[in-house]
Amino acid sequence: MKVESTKMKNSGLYNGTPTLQDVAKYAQVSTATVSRALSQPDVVSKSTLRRVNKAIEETGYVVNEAARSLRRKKSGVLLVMVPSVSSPFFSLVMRGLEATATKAGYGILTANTDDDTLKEKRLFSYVQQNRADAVLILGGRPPVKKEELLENMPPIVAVNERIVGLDVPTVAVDGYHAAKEIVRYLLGLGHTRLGHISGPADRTSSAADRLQGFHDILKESDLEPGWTFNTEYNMESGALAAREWITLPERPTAVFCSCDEVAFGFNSALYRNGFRVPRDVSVVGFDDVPLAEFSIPSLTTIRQPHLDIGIQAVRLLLRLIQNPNETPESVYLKGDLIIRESAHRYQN
Amino acid sequence: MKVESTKMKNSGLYNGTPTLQDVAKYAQVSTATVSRALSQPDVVSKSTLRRVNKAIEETGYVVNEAARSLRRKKSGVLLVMVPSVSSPFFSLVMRGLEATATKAGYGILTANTDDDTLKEKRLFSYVQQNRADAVLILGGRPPVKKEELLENMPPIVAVNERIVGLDVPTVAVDGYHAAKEIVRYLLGLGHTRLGHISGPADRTSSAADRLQGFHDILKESDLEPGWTFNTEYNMESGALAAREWITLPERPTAVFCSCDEVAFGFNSALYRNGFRVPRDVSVVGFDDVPLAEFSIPSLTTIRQPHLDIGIQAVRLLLRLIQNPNETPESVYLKGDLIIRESAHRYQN
DNA sequence: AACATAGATGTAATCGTTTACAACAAAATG
DNA sequence: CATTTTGTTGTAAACGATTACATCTATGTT
Repeated sequence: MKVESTKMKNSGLYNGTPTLQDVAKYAQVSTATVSRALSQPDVVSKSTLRRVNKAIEETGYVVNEAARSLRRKKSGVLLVMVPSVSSPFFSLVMRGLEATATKAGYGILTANTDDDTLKEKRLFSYVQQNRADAVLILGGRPPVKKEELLENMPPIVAVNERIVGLDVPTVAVDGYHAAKEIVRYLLGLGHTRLGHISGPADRTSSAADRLQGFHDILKESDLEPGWTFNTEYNMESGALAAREWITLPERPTAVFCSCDEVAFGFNSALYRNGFRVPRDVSVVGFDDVPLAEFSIPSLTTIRQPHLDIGIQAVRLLLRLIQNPNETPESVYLKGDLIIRESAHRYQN
Repeated sequence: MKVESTKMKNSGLYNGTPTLQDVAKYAQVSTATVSRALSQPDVVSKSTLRRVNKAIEETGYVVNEAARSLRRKKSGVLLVMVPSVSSPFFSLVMRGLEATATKAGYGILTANTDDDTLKEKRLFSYVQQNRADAVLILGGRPPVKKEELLENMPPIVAVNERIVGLDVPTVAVDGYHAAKEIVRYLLGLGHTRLGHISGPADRTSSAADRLQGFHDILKESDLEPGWTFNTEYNMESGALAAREWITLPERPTAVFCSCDEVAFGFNSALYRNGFRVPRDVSVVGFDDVPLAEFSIPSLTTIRQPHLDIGIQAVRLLLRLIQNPNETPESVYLKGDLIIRESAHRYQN
């Protein structure tokens, strides 16, 4: 075998990388048979299959995906559009996406949109260009205007966020009920004046859901929101909110932050101003990024099953690719309350 | 124009998505001319170019990258191999990579290796499959054995880490001097008993460099290392180290952590055991991830120019693609000391 | 005026697969 | 035993771009 392999390399039977033709010649069959041996081995006879496989091994053949894509009109690639890959939570979800996609033989083409319409458009054209078969959208923004999509919409699955004005299946955590749960926990600790630093509720469904959950659970307890601060999902915003919290005449004794990063920013700015969490105020987050466990204080939060989100999203998308007419149901997963140090019983 | 566009869509001149042929027919030129109008507009006459461009607009043509890839034997895609996309620092670098690549018309195929040789191998075959033209390796591990590479090595650039046993250009921060700088800073604060929680120095050049820098700067001051703890780049490891630090008979008064995450883990575990940073021990990190500014206490660290790393790496790789025989120099960037709260002057 | 040169375009082969269809043998059916 | 069915393989035409080469015109040169 080693001898033959060497012979192949020097015999000049083929020049560059071996093609399917070379394999066919070597195995003394037609290219059609080799192709079938690769894609539908069950229709090829045992003995031929053996010969072909041996030929593949000997020649060191690997399929040329460009040629295959052209012929099949399928690229075997999923486009992931994400506002920013460096977002701690998004990058966590992407692991699940990537793992599941790879297992299914798909590649992941990653692209930051930076919430920039122009980029979104350009990236979305990857599908028309036959670079990608389908799209996962993580940020919640439609890639192009609805009208432009209707013509020839590729399979799309929204991840983490529903896409406003676009009817595609979504895979996300049920933020409404999770928000209720964590605020109920704060109420259980005796807090009655609660604040909420919300995410961009006007743009993202996740922020809107959490905000709604916050309001509804308070209403159920006949309480008024003590304070709400509308902002972005990042640490700077949390710090900004802290500066406002400090100035409040009647400070909420517990604050529900729209995501862990906001909580980190909030806590950090408070710390810098002499306040201590949870001594002076209880704080909870949302997401359970790895750092929540290791922050000071460690953060009570809602754990999003990030891996599962990724897995389910890709599954859904693959099903959509196989059957474009089907309209699969959205999947809403449950977030779990993780109790740590940042929220304490309210002592008057 | 709107009328014509509608006419096209209903006239049945072509069936599915328009191809180059359709454009050619519409513009009354040959496919060769359309192709040239697209790729080398300067060799096409002004008037023809206008006609072709109009035809492209009217038909709504977009190039089929699969066909182009097959013919050109170039995919226009860069493969990024990263141990884990959810690593805070790696994901930061990836933004730079992605931005630069996209600007140059390249797509980014992302793949987690999980430091798993099998996956690395499978992913690396993307190049043979014509799915990617070149590779960026972020983790420092060679994708396959050296011997297997020699045959037909694609352009490769190592990012953040040199690849042991593989001679490819590297883009990274000069960790040796940065480590020296930050430890020198600690010395300047009056510390004389210093510890270092090092990364996987046996596997990664970054950890080895920082470790070496630590040792050398101490030697220059005629000091002995007070403590070293060899571990991984993550928070759990930092926490583990903290548990050992606590038990030390003569605790170092300052600890240089191999990366910010380790510092977070270290600080967090100390906090849980009643120790305060920097009151009881000064701690510094490396990387300057966004959270370093917002952690409690905020972290004194070395800022890695993550965006720049990404940009330079892609530039290098593109040059390597254009001229495979060239062997470009590695690029080492400077890390900057960022002074924050976590390290204090040593008071005896 | 004859000829070389540069510029613009077309012709047709090619990249490496996949797959509809045909062809044939062997097995199953009547 | 004739006929249908099943299983296995080959032939050749796509898929949609790029590009070497040929062709033709217009311009410049001597």
